[in-house]
Amino acid sequence: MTTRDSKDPDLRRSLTLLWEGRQPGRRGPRSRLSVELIAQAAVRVADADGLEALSMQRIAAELGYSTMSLYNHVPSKDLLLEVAADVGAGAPPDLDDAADFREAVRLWAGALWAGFHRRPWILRVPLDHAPVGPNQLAWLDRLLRPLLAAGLSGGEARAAALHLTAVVRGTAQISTSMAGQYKHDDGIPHTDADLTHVVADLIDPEAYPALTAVHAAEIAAGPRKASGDALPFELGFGVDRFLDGLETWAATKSR
Amino acid sequence: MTTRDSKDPDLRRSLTLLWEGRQPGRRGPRSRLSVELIAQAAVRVADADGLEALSMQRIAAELGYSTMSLYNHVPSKDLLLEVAADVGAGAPPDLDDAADFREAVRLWAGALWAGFHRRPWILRVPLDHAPVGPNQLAWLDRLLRPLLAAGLSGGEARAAALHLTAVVRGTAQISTSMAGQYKHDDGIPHTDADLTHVVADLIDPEAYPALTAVHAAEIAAGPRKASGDALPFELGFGVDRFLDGLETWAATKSR
DNA sequence: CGGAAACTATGTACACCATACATAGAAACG
DNA sequence: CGTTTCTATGTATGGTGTACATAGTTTCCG
Repeated sequence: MTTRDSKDPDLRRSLTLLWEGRQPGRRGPRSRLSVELIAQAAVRVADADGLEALSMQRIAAELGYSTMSLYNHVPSKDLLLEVAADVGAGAPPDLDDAADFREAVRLWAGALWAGFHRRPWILRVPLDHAPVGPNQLAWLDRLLRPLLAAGLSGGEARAAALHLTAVVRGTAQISTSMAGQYKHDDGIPHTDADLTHVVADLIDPEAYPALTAVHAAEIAAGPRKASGDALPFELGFGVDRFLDGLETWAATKSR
Repeated sequence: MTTRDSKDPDLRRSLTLLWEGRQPGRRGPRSRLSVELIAQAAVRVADADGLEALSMQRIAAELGYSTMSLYNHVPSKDLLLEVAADVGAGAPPDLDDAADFREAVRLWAGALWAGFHRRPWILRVPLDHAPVGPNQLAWLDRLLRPLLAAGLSGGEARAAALHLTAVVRGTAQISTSMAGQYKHDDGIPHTDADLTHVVADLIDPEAYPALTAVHAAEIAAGPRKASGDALPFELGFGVDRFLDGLETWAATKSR
C-alpha cells in the first residue's frame, strides 16, 4: 500500500482525469463544464483544423466559455491532450466474428489504421507514458484476446500486442500516403511514387546501393495497384510475416 | 522533366536544406553562420534540455547570435527541426560483420533503439513526410542490404524495412522504460512494473478480461530479468517472430 | 433560516513563442 | 569607386499556456 502511494504524481493525475468521474456532492455551484465536454470539443477542433489549431482559447470559444474556465476541469493542456487522444481513439472493433486469430489481428490492425487515417492528429499527440486511457486499454484488450487464444503466454502476447501497435502507429506516421492529411494547406499532398522519384534523383548510388536498387525496381514496376484489402501492402506484408512467425512459434511451443 | 518541377514546394525546401551545400560565389559578406552550425546547436540544446526547450532564441543564444539571424539560413523552425533530427540520427552502424541476415537486422534494430534512447527528443519531432535526410536514408540503406541479401524482392524489402523502422520507433515511443528520459523534471521515471500494478487496480476484469489475465500473469511472474541482449524482451520477441516469418517466406519463394 | 464556506467562471497579466519587416553595414562585382 | 547583394540585427505583432485575483453562486452547517 505504501509503495502504491509513491507513484509518479503526473501519472496519477492522468489516471484520475482519464477515469474518475467527478463525485456530485460538492459545495459550490454545479459546474456546467466537464472534462468530457472539453475533451469532445478538443476532438472537434482537432478534427476540423488539426492539432496545431488546438489552443485552449480555441476550445473555450468552441464551447462558448472563457479560456480560463477550462482550467477548473483540466490541470494543463498536456493532460487534456491525453484525454482527447483517448476519446478520439473511440471504442475498438468487435473481433468475435473473425474466423481465426490471423483474421482477428488483421481486422484489428485495419481498424486502427483506419482510425489513424481518420484522425491523423492523434499521431501528433506526444506520448509521455504507456497508454492508460479506457479506450486505449480497450483496444489493447481486444488485441490480446486472439493472441492469447492462439497459444501465446501472457508476456508473449503483451510483446506481440506492443509490436503490432507500434507497427501500425509507426507505419501510419511514416507512410507518405497520409502526408496530405496532416499537412494543413501550405503543401500539396505528395504520394509515395513522387518521393521515390525525387529521392532517386538525389542519392549517390555508391553510398546508397541498396536504396538505389530498390528504387530502380520500384520505378520499373510502376505504381502499385490498390488492393481491396483493408491493409495497404506496405503495412500488410509485414503484418502477415509477423503472423506467420507467431503461428510457427505457437505451433512449436504446443508440440 | 516538367512533372518533376511541379513537386510540393515544402518537400523541395526540405531537400535543398538537407542536402544542398551553399555555393560560395555570392556577392555580400561571407556568412559566419550556416545550416550545419545551427542544426548542431539545436541538437546540443535538445540533448541538454529536451525538445520543448528548443526555441529559436535559445539556439541563437547558444551560438551567440541574434534570434533573427537564424532565418537567414533556415526558412522556418519546422524545417530546422527536420534537419536537426537528421543530424541527431547520426550515421548508421556497419553490419558487414554480421554472421547472417538475422544478426544484421538485430544489430540494426539494437542500434536504432539505442539511438532513440540516447536522443529521445527525436521521437517528438513531428514527421511531415517520409524521411529524406542523408542520415535517415543511410539507415534505411543499411537495413535494406541484408533484407535484399536474404532473398526479398525490392518491394518486400521496402515493406519489411518500413515495418522494422516502425516497430523500433513505435516501441521506443510507447515503452515506459524510456518515460523518465523525455519527462523533464516534474515527474519521477516510472517503470513498466509500476504501471502494471496501477492499471491492474483500475480496470474492470469483466470489461478487460484479456488485459486482466496478462497483468495477473505478469505480476505473478515478478520483474523481468534483464537480458544481456541488445534488444529488450518487449522489442526482441516481436522482431524475432518477424524474422522467422521473413525467413520462411524467403524459403518458400526460392523453392 | 442565515451566515459561512467552497466552488465556478471570468478578467487581467506575464513570460514566451515564431516570425514579418525595416534597417544598417560589409563584402564583392562591374 | 559606386552599386549591388547579402548578412546580421532590432523592432514589432499576434499568438501561446497559464498564474493569480476576483466576483458570483450554490450548498452545507449551525
